[in-house]
Amino acid sequence: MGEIEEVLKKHHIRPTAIRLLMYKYLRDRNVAATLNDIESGFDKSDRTTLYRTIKTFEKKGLVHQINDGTGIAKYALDDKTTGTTALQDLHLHFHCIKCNETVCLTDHKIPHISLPKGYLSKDMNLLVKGVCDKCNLK
Amino acid sequence: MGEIEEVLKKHHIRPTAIRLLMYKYLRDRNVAATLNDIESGFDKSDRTTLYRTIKTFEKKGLVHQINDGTGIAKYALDDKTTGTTALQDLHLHFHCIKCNETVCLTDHKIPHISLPKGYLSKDMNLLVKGVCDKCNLK
DNA sequence: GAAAAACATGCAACTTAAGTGCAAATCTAT
DNA sequence: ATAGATTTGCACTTAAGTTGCATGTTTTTC
Repeated sequence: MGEIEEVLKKHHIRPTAIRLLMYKYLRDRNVAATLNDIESGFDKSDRTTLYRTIKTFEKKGLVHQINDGTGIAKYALDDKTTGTTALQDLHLHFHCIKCNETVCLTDHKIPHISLPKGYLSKDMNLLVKGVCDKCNLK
Repeated sequence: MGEIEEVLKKHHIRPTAIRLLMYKYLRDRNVAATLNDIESGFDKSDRTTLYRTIKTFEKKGLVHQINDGTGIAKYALDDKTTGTTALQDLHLHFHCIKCNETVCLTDHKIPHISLPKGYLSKDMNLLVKGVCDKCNLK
């Protein structure tokens, strides 16, 4: 359990009990989680605390928010290697319209996009909607 | 004004007064509009009516919804040519983090993306965040 | 052209995610 | 151990989105 503690400290987050648990929760999950998902996994803790915890994680660069078109924010850990944060980790997100789950396809980077003159790109989000492998088999 | 009426009829939408006005409003605007934006432009009409009108437009393929990460849905006309709807009009959206405006860059198509085995793509959204040309000059 | 059916509009209310204020609890450093 | 800072939990607020229903308007049918 000291491993997670190290990760949090590296991101300048004080390793409280809830934070350790939430990190573990997110790490053991392979799909992005809504605040409701997280809430369901932590009956004991308050919604606000979980909300502020995930926002702290986000601010410190531990997780990133994903907008998959459902209108509900989802969150996923920034990198599985738990190493230093990549400055431009512009992977794509896949949202399954059947099971409603969203995953980071970290191996699939966003190709270079040319913009009109005068436009400056700071960040990118590529969202692909469709049917995931699991739902495709059914 | 009969021109807009034709467009609506072509999309099987009955051309009521509000619908004509909203179409005109969206056409004369070069950035995507939130429901609040639309509301501000139509003091007379009710929020619900405007909401249902934009949803009707969306359902009939006249407008598309844009999620630019602000958490508030924006809408823009599907095609400027007012012709038949392109089945795969996968252009990209640019959201300016300074002026908060979002535009469709219809000339900039999304490049082909390869997905993992078993994944089926139905739709795509590419959102670029940065500074638009107007804000860049300031 | 009147009556019936279908659709559009406006008002009020509800739902839900997100966010804030504040006091109590916990942790950190001296 | 105590003072200061941070975290947590509860209650409340905000705002977007949505629905139910009654009224108004248009379209269709005879």
